[in-house]
Amino acid sequence: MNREYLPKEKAIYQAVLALFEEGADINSLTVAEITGRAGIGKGTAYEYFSGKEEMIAKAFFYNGEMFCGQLYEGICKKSTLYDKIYCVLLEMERQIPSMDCVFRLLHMLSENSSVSRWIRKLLREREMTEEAPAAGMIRRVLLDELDGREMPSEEMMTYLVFSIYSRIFCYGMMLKDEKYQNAEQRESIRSLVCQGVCREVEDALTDPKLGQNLTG
Amino acid sequence: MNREYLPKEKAIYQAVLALFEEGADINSLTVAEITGRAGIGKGTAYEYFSGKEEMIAKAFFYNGEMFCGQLYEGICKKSTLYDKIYCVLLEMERQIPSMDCVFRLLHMLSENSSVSRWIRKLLREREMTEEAPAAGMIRRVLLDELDGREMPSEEMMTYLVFSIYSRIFCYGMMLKDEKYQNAEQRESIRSLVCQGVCREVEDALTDPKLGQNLTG
Amino acid sequence: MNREYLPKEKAIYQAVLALFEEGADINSLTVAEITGRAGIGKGTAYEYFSGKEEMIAKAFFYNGEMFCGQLYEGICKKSTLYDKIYCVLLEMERQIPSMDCVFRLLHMLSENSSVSRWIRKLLREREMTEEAPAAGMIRRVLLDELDGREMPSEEMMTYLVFSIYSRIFCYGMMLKDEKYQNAEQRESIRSLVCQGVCREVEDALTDPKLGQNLTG
Amino acid sequence: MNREYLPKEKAIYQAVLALFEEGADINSLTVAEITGRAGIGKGTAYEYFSGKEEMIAKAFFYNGEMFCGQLYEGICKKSTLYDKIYCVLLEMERQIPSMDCVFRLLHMLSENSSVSRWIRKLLREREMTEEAPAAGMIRRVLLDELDGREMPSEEMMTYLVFSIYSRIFCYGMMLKDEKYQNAEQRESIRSLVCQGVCREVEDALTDPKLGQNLTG
DNA sequence: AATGAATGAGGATTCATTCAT
DNA sequence: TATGAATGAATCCTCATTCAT
Repeated sequence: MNREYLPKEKAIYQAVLALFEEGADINSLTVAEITGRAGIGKGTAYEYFSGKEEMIAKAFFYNGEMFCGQLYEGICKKSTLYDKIYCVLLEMERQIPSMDCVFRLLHMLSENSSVSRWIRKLLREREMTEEAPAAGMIRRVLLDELDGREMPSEEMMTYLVFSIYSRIFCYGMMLKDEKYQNAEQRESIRSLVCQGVCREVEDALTDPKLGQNLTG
Repeated sequence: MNREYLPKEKAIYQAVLALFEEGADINSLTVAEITGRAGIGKGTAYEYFSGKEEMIAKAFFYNGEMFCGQLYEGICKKSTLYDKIYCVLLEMERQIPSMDCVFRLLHMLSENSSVSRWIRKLLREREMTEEAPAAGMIRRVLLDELDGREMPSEEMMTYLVFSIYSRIFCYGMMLKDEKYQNAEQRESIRSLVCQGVCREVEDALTDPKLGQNLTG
Repeated sequence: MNREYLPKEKAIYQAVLALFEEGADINSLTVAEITGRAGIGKGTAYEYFSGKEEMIAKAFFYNGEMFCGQLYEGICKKSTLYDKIYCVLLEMERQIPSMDCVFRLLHMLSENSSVSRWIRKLLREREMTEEAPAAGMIRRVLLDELDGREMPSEEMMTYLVFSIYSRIFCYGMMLKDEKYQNAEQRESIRSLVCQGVCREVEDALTDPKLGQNLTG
Repeated sequence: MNREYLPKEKAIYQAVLALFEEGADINSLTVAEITGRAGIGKGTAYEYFSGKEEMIAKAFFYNGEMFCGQLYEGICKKSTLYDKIYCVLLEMERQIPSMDCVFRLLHMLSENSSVSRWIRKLLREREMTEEAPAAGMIRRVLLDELDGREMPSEEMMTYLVFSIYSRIFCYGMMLKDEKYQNAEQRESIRSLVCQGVCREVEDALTDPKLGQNLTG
């Protein structure tokens, strides 16, 4: 599934990601820094990429694909919704450096820089025009949960995806907060997140009328 | 409460925000563009700011303060948790341009650019070192809900704040998604979000033991 | 003899000289620094001077006039050539900060900056188009020494002025050298300079043929 | 002995010196002018120098080294003190454009600009912390003259070096004066300078007690 | 294919000078 | 007369990109 990457191409990706993880500001990254770190000549990079933006955009995209791939593998091994979500949160915790890159990728999606435009172009090319990157994965997990029950309304599905997505997203943000570096605290919150997701999904799938006439 | 802003200072803020709302990339904004839009001389800007970074950082901070101030006013007028959350979501929808700026401000908090460093400095100066900007507001709303009931555990409080924060945050993200531009769909999801928040909070406050021994 | 200076004009001169004595680089002096130090408004300076260059040029010129005036007063009180030269060297030592300004003034004469052009203009205006500033003073001292004896050739006079000038000049340079801060050493060299000047002058005035046919 | 210079490095030096000799003010030289004259791109200069100051400082230093090298070669070929000094003065006259640069270099030593700081740094790096640049050369010439005679006191040596230095220096200043452009006049003064130096040195070396008890 | 020296467009910043008060 | 806020021309320097080797 993962295409093969040319060695120099991969070296560029890893250089960009390494520099980012070391605290470099993406917008101040220079081609000289990137190629220097990658151990290749400046001119060489232009044999593989059209410009700096493409290097950076593809590097973050590369990381996103790797990360999602690993998440997906983990999810497939679990059977319950609780375990699947738990597995995702745990994987996020195990790969905090990659997570930073993933978050940056998500930020870039809503930016207006030339790197961002490249990111969006890459998404379009690979027909990943989902509501949000990786949201498709959540939708698929939800569909697995139906298990013969009645399909909820489209609004409800959208809401559920958003709800789960947002909880996972914010758990990731929390991982970066220095106030929540305590392992037990994380464990506790991780459980609460999984439990919250399960209850909400279960309620929604059990009673499909839920959410209607709410504002009436 | 809001301090007074010098006219030229304010002109710079509004110019930065206007350019951003028109789709400019923050990292490629030039001082010439900003001052040109603000209708003042390039040199004049340097009488009020130490450099481009300060201009941009303070502009977004200014917008954040304005936006939060309006949200807070709205919240204070409502009595139920549902209405408070609903009010926040509605206000977000009414001020989509401002929302974009607020999101950008949040993104910048986790960046490593010189603008970001300015933002963090401003936060520190005003002692806003909460878990996340505006998260303090959510915590206060939650405390109002206690209404004599037993205070839940600190983990639970943290989780609830995160849970609410993440839903609001993702509702904002959804507002930007072209697939959810339909007013009715938004109305429906807005209700689901409020309902989801209320149920979760009510459960947690009613049964303080919830969330304990979850992993056991 | 010394014309009166307007208070603000003098304040500018003293500010420039003070800044210079504190180590400021003349070419990087700003009008803001000068007027700030002088305690007057930036615009006010332009009521008295046509621009920054004039301020600086006139300030150094002012210092030069003051310094030469004091030297001249001292010389007039002495009767022998030895004492006159000794008096000059001693005065130089007593006014080292002023000396720095005098040297800078001399440097500027051979520069090509706009300040220098102002200095030269001032010299021309006051008809001080001598071989070198203050060289006229030396020539007059020499003429005093003739005392009835035969006037030497013009070449010899020129040479003598230069010879004395150069010794005084270099004594001043030596004063700035950290290796010659020892008072006794200075005393000793001061005497050697005076003695050297006297012997040379005496030889030249006693035997007017000296210096002729030298290269033959 | 002279290290090799990279072609572009040398082009910058020559451009700076040429511009200076054409009357440009050092402090208003722009990088664009320098590189334009050197026939290289603006950015290229920054591959060889850290900034404008380094370019200018090294250019003048380069000229100083070249000039002193030539002087030294000339001196070595002469045997008498008279001829050595005469050779120096003649060389100065033959290379008036270079002389201007040398004088500017000397001026810069007592300035406080960033170019000056570079010059002093270069001197320190090459351990040329003599009393004044090239003064070491004079001291060596003097030692050659001892020729078995008793070494004079340190004060006397210092005085002699200064005395010779100052005469040479002022001869150089005279070369620039429009009043002394007449070849015969110069010839005459040149002889007087050499003769003056020889008599003073001879007196001092012959009678080592000279200069003592002078002020008593 | 790989390189890195050379380039110059572009942008932040400074500061002399003006002028309305 | 005195001021200092406002200005924008001028300049240093960076860095993405090219291209001869």
